[in-house]
Amino acid sequence: MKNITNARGYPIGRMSQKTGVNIETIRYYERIAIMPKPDRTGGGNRQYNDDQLKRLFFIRRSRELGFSIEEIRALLVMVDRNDFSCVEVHDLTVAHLASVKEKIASLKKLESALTVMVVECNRGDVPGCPIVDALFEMA
Amino acid sequence: MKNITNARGYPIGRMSQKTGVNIETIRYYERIAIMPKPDRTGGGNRQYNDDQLKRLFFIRRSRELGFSIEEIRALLVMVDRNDFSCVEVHDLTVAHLASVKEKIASLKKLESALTVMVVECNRGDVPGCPIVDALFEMA
DNA sequence: ATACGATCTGTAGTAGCTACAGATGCAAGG
DNA sequence: CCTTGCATCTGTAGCTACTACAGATCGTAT
Repeated sequence: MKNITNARGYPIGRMSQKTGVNIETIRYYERIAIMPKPDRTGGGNRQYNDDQLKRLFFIRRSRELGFSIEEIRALLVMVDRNDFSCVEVHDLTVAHLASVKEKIASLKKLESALTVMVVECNRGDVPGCPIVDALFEMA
Repeated sequence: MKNITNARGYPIGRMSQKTGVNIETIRYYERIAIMPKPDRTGGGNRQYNDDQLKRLFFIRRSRELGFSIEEIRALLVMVDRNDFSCVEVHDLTVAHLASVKEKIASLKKLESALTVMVVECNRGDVPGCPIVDALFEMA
């Protein structure tokens, strides 16, 4: 006697709804092997189980946090070994955090440079365009 | 009597040195038509002039400021019309600035989420890994 | 039985380069 | 004049992380 409800697992569209990950992206994740090849129905449609659903949530959450696919792959390898060490995970996350901080820092530089340019230009009473002038600077 | 110094223009490697733009990238810019097709030597090597050098500086500076290629293309169209209006340039820059601000905001969210995770994990005296737990959250 | 939506595979496109391979060009030294 | 060796040439493929088809098949409700 099978549990009718989920005996056949989730089709890909259901996975997509539940996790918010695009169907094409789920298949992409399978192709690059961060999602396993799921079971198939007789006709060839994918049938996912709860472990796979959990894994897909993990991937989505990690992507939301800005981890690259390769970082996620590394995280999943750790998680897949049941004895993964928290230290490895911690280090990877710290490294990622550092790169996020770097990105913020460089965007802030852009922000101030652009702000200066916009303000200069806004004055309007100058001949030529200060923004264009700034862009032509060969510094 | 020609001016020997620059009579033949700059070869691509010289352009690269002067601007800091990779040779392959310069050729790429030509392919996507934000740089014009330069003159060629008898043998077929590119020979750039000072206008083109100036243009390449403009592109590099714009890229440094985070403008996309399409934005730069638009900027160049404006600049190429000698009567470009400062308003258009201003608007494009303001829009770009807004998108930079958005990126900063979303990176800051990542930063705080990641910081929380790292701090939690650093405590070390918890069973399992708080980071992994956080990543498995299906929120 | 049929209709209709879900899913299938495979390929190509996106941004903005970068990295070759394999063939030439060019300039200086002998 | 010839060689050596770096610079440059074209054309194509790769990178990240998806997304968007086309054209075919599956699955299920009526």
